[in-house]
Amino acid sequence: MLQSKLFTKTRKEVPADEVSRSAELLIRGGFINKEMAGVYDYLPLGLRVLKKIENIIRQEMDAIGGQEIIMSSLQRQELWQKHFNQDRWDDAKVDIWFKTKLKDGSEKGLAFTHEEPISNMMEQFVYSYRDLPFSVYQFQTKFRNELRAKSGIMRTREFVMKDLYSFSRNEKEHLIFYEKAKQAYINIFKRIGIGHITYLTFASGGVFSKFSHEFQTVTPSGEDTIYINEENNIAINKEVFTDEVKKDLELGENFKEEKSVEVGNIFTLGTKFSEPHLLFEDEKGGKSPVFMGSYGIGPARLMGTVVEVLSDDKGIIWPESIAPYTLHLLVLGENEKVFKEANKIYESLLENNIEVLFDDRTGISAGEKFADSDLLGLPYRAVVSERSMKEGGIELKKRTEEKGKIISLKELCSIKFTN
RNA sequence: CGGGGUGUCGUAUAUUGGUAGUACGCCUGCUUUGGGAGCAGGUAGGCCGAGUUCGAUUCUCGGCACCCCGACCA
Repeated sequence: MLQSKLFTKTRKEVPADEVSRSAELLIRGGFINKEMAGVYDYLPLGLRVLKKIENIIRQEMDAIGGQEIIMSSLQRQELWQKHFNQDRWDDAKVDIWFKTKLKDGSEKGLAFTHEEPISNMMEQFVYSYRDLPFSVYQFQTKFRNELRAKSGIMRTREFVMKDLYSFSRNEKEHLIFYEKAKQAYINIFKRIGIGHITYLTFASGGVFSKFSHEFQTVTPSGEDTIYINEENNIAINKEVFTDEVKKDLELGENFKEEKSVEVGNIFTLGTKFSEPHLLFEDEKGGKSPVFMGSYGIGPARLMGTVVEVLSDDKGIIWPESIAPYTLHLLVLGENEKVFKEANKIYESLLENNIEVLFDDRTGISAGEKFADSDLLGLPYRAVVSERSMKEGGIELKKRTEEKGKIISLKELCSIKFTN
């Protein structure tokens, strides 16, 4: 991508209405645009990051057998009322609904989750024990009328969520999948670059079950508090951090308190959303409700968390796995020969399938290009200038390094970047 | 939802009951090019409504928007 053609611009000033470090950097870098409180647009660079995160999640979900679908955002009122004995249509039970009306006056809900609709849909496909187990997932826009949106893209009113639902014959079979999903989540956070500070965390099961598992990433800006047990690499959410729970989990007494952000969660739903309608027939002809689980991750919140956790005072530091581009190629000065050389390098990088953002802008000082490069935070920076050419090539440095080294074009193209 | 705060060029801000200023951005020209360059010229602004007043961006009230703390967060 030629940076001169990129419609977004970087900004030197910090937006006055953003306190969150991640939102500040993402806005300054032109990754996102604030539409209103709790609602953001994803611009070319930000969308590329989001898609890379999605793809990592997709690969891991596919690997455990998840089948991808997309369900609608508009949802039928009836499903939420009495169909599964939950009546989550009630504003007293769910206070984050966005509701709207059709021209005929009937009320519809804007999806904040999909347990009811997907359970209903599966009545058309699940009849026999032979149909189970299986799991489906989607990347789908959720609407949640949060009383207070906050922290930039970390807590928004409209966001894409990866939600996976598992359907099993019984609890035993469910737990086999649940453990696979847990491992898949661990893989995701590792691949995205926050595995070392993300903890599997025991949390309240809410209305669904006694416990659930959250994945919590340690950061001072987080809104949750967790107690980490380093020996077992596990944590307990403050909301369930009692002597009884500590005893049950046999984790000893060694806990460290940290602030954290919830980047994923997995729930055992049991038969709450299958009874009384989503049933299957077993080997003996008896009918049983399907045993369910749900598993959520918000790609945008993950993106915000990565920025929050991995930036420095100059800007973002993207992990290679989710960086919008791998390499930032900068050409300095206005010298024609240098530009010609830089263009040649750019073409070679493209031919070698290296994802490169080429700062080919003219009339911009070297200092400004460096500052922009640090802000955008691509993992590698290659500089072409009269000086670098005099020294024999291209100066390559990692975003995290102070000084780079001079290498040749051939060497640059032969580097195996990790994505 | 309870409490608090803020609305001024695109962005960040200053000042004022009587002509609204600066920086960045953007446009033109010249110079410059390894850490957010220099000079000159130019561009663009008081959230909406009502009230008080000779006169309101400033004071009062209402609305709207945004932010913060708390509560909430399948």
